[in-house]
Amino acid sequence: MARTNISASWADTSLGPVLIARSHRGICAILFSDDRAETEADLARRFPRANLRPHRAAADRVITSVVNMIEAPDQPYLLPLDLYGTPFRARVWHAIRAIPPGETRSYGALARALALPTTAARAIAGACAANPLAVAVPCHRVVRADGQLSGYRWGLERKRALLRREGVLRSKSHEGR
DNA sequence: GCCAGAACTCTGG
DNA sequence: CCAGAGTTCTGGC
Repeated sequence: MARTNISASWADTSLGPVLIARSHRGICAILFSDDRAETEADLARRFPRANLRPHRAAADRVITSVVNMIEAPDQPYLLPLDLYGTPFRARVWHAIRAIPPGETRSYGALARALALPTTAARAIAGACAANPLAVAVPCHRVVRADGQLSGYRWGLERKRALLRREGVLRSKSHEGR
């Protein structure tokens, strides 16, 4: 099978640096980063069979568009996404993309929406954790049934910031307790 | 290779 | 409070 070419570039956002990768079909990864080398290793792990190459284009309109989406997540995002995963994950990601900005769902509610037993909640959490497209697949809108934020692959602080930006959290609210 | 346990959970007993 | 349910991955033997 042919090796897919994937080009990656870095961009800066108010939530820190993001690594944006794309194939010929669309954006295939949007990864927040606290450590660039580690994030690049993460990208390589996610696409072990691809040719990864750097892509430098500061004024690229795709990059600009992704950054805009992160800064204003209530705007519709229309660029093509190359979202690929196991059938189960693809179903979960699709359901998550249907959550409108400013709303949240619990893991159990997603299970019901997918006609799965509520015991699948944990499997859904696993699918969220594997999401390659930060913000474009808004897994930050998935919270625990009691309303608390549980985990976020890219740090709870970012999850909180994204939700606050969408007006879901009161600016004053504390995380726990 | 196979099996056990963990991972962004939830509900019933 | 504890256990068990659905999926994927990782690490040990």
